[in-house]
Amino acid sequence: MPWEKSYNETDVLTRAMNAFWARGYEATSMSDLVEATGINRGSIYSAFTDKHTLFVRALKHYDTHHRSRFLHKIRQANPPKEAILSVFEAAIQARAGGKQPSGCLLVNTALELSDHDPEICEIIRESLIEVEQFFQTMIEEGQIDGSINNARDPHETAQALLGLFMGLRVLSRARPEKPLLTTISKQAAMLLE
Amino acid sequence: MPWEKSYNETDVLTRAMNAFWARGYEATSMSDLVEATGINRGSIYSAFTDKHTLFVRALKHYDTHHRSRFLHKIRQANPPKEAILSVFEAAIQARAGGKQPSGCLLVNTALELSDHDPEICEIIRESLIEVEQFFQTMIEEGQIDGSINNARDPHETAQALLGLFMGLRVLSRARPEKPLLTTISKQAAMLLE
DNA sequence: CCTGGTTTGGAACGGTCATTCAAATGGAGG
DNA sequence: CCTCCATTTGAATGACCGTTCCAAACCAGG
Repeated sequence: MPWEKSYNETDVLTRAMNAFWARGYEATSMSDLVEATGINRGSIYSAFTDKHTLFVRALKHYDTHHRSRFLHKIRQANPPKEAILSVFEAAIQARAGGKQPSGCLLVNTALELSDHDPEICEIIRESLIEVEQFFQTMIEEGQIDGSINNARDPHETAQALLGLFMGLRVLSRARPEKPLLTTISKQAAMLLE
Repeated sequence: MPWEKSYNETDVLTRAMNAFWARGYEATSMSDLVEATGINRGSIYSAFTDKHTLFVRALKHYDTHHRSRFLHKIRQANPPKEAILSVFEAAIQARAGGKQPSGCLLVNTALELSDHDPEICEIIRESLIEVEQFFQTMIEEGQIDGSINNARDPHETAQALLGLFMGLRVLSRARPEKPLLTTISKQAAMLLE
């Protein structure tokens, strides 16, 4: 009967995601994707329909395997206040790593495509709402355990952290100077005291 | 002798800038630019060399005619603390205006191109440094006239405002909900109290 | 009213884009 | 060993990309 596929779909998606992450949607050609994934043109089309569909899959893959899983791990490994600070710290460190492209695929895509593509806009919207909720939950828990100032409004402070975090993501591409990024992280901490 | 050009170069630059602003560098084709500027293909090339050069000119045009002039006007029309708040307020209101594309060309470009284009990265870098310095100067003046808390460190607070402002620019494309944007603006005000 | 040098408009270029397709491939069931 | 059929392969396709080029249009100076 049939015949097993020669490639692992998750691997292919991860590689495609990295290509889009590094160069953006428009600047990544199908030839780039063929090279990045290591599988053939036709195989990409038969598995993912077209470039746009592949991008949506890659974006969702990023959302679940990077953003969502990352927040989950941070939350399990840290008390609430440290969890928030770790998120900022990780965004700063990510730069030096070199293994993955810099910045955040969701933020890059928000600016490149969300104005003209409702489907992508919605994916990003929901993802950012989850980030906001992560911050809010951490703040509420931190207020219970006493590590975060009870005078702060959890909802508004969470939105401020979201704003600062998006800013950090922009500046880590445009002005990747450690002192600047560190100061922003410090100001995030100040919002909790 | 020669012969006067039929178009105004500044007008053409403004129209090209708006096209790039709305769609991004890669997604804007020369045909789009011919349509947007109203002048002919050949005229664009003889005046601006090529697409990349035109983009650099358009980006610098944005930097001087929008960002720089805007900050200057705000500064002349407001006392220091209100000047800072007006910058945030304007970024929120820009959304509703409809006359110009949403967001900020510099921020969009920072994420789309600055990783792979040193020349553009440098333009953005310097521009953002001027924004930071604007914030810092306003803070220092506000501390002298007593409207801003003297306990704040001007340099660090200016960087925090820059971060929040970049975040506002991202979120105004991805989550253009008034309450969210307003909250971020309010948190900027809190950093001054 | 020519003449000379610019601007203009648009056709044309080679290259690359996303996408398609038909033929080659190779493991499983008979 | 042969048949079956999904997968693989990469050449082919037409559209569009950025760029070039040149004849026609044009106005100032002689």
